[in-house]
Amino acid sequence: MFPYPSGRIHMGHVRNYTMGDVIARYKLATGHNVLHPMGWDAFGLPAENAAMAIGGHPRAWTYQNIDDMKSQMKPLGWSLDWSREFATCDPEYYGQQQALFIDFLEKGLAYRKKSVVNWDPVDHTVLANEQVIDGKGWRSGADVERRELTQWFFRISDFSEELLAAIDDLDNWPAKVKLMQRNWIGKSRGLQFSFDLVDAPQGADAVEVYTTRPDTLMGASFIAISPDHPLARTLEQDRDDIAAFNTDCRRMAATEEAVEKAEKRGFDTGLKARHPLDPAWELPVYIANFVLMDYGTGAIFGSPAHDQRDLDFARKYGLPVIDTFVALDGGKPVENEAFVPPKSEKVKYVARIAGDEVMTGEQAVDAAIAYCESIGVGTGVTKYRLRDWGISRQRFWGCPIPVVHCESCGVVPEKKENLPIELPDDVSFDKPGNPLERHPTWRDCDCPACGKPARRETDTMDTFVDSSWYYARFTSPHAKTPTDPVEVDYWMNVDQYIGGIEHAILHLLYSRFFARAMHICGHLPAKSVEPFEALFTQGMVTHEIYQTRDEKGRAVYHLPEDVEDGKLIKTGEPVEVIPSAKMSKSKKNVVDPINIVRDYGADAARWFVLSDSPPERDVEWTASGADATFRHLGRVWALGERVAGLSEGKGAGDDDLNRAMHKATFAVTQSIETFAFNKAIAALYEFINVLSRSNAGGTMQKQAMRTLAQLMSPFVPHLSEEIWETLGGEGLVAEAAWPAADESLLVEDMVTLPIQVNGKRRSEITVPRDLGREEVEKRALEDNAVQKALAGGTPKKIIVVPGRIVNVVV
RNA sequence: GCGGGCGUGAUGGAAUGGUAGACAUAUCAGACUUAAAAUCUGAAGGCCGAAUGGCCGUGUGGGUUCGACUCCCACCGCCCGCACCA
Repeated sequence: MFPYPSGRIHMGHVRNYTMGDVIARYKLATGHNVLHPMGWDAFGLPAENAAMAIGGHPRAWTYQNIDDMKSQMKPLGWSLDWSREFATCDPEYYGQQQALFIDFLEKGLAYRKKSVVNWDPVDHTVLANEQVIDGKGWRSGADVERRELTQWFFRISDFSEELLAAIDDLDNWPAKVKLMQRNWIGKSRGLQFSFDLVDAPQGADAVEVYTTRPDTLMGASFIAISPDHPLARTLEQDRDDIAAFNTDCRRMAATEEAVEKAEKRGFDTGLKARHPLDPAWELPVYIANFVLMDYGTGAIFGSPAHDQRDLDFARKYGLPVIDTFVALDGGKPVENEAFVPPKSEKVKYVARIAGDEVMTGEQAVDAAIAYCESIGVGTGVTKYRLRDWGISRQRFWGCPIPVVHCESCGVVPEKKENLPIELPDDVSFDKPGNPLERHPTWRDCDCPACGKPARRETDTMDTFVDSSWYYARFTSPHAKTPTDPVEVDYWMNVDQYIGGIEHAILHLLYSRFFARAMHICGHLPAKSVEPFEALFTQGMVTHEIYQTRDEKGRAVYHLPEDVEDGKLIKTGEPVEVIPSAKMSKSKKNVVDPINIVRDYGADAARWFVLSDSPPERDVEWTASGADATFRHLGRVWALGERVAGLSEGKGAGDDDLNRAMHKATFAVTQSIETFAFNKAIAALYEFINVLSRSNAGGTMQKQAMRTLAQLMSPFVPHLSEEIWETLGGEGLVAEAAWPAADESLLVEDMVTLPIQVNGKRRSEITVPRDLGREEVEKRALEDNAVQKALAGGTPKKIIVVPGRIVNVVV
């Protein structure tokens, strides 16, 4: 995944791109044509924040950062093809993105609808979720409100089933990412039906609900609607108390997390709803802050006995709790813990609407849907949790949405020949909000349809759009269309994609959607609707956080390099140590790779970030490791010099060294193939140890040393070239064909088998690898320690796992 | 709150259900050195023991198995995501 140009590369980048470089170099050595590009995910909030804080244009800040980061990257020796470099804020790139948007619009993949944003009532600006802290605007400190705006959306939800089904074929993606995406798409089967309202206000005679548990319908005890539900909006017009409650609910950040964590509150509207299966049964209708308008129908029925949230709500407002099913052993009536067994588990229904008395939740749901449909109460529907992708941002530093608002023609897409619609240079960031909106002339344009004066759309695109197709653009970064058909067909798909687990859902799902949309518009071949053949999610680089407090008690963070022995080096003030967290600029728990490269060299930095920790796991950065790596590489260099000086000839240890060489070749190859770089490095250490102590002849040692240089070269290319040259290798080691392991040399003739008695290791025997089972059993039983452990008893059973272990069961 | 993941010596970690701790770091001892660093050799999970050796040990508690770090259940802790951070 390409980086955001923050201005400094960090250890996460070093880890990510060194992994990619190992793969790129290895693939090159095994005869592949490798495309290993680099670019910049260059739009986004930080550039605007910088413009606000230090003045200047976000563009200047961004390109300066790109220059800086590039110069920090180059010494690391990544085999990147810089000729394909681009930034998403290059008009050449975002102009093509605008062309894509227009294509999407034409194919009905983009549309406008009303949607909610975080609104800062003091700064009069839209806030990103990140800018909302504890429900308040980060600059103004004002309580954030929710506000409805008409915004642009991509129809990703039309692809829910396809995106879900295709996950099954992503064989080289981590299982956890696939599971997360499945859950995110959230396919469910349920019943959608209406509750008729008693004495309802005009135009609202029923409330439509969707439930995945229609089998609990006889346990319903209340209806809850979202504060944004049309009924709630109707009611608030005449009822001040309801208006106050709704307003209060809307004064909450719009994130699902905030909603779910907030105290569950409800307001009894006084309205009653008729139970669809029993007209005499009336249920209260509440407005509840935890019901989201975006999900289902924006209304639910509460079934407290079988949902913890509903139960808490029922207890709080004194509503009945009705068991609809109990555990097979009879169970107890629900008290303060809802009975929510897995849907696959059989339970006993005490208040059922259809099906048998004992059945699984799944069977009961199916039976309930079938029954309700048969009597005309609602229909069974499949729903997806996945919502359409809102891409409008009320911000400057993003790709302008290429449409025009015309009084006569409405919303009109810009003509492609007018692209790119470029961001203006003369903007100011002295006021909050989007400078495009208050720009004197930028908005003014002619309608592409009728030619009359019109206004440009001032919203820009979500930066996730930028990163949803850059991989395809790398195949022809300067094409006059989004992609070049020949190039994109030759290079796509991405054979190995590497990035952080934090992108498991949004970025990767959006990219999967985008590839499909691009295919529909003719910009990607059919084979590329899944653009990433293999995915690897690396762990983060973490570090302890050091903080002190200022006079107001606010946290002040300190760089690791300014702290020694738990004290600030400058003042001696003790620091509070907060456990390791992802390195981030704001917490200052960062180690600058540049310093590591300066002090120890690029090879040491590369080797160190890949050694020890498995790449998918977080790695905690410690200062001590880098120094040791540096010394180790020095020893390898010295070993190369020594071996180079040996005279040719045979020696006693030739066979052993040859065997070790082939074992190392096999292990390193396997480990690179499976992304186990830490194990590859361990295998290299082992081979280095064997070689440095070998009594093989000069010829064999030199061959071993050259092979070592080859095996190390993806990790430490600079040192490896040096050794390769010293040992008389031909050409560049980077261009030499990858060594092959002779598998016949990998197995030993004799094996040591541990002998267990009742699963406890008591002894071991060394036997020929292919010794027969009976003979192995015999020798195991003859063993002194085994005899002692048996203490005269007779074995009931002897388990022999050939080449592995013997277990004697008494 | 919901979804996903992780948890092994002092430390990072290794281990197709088959000898737990490979490999490395830090540590300790020895060699070299006037000395230090570097380098080389070696030790090292805990407890008991002079020793052969024994017992315990992979977050906690259960379960499956001849055999569990590995599979299952529950719990604890930490991390990631939650749709406008990238």
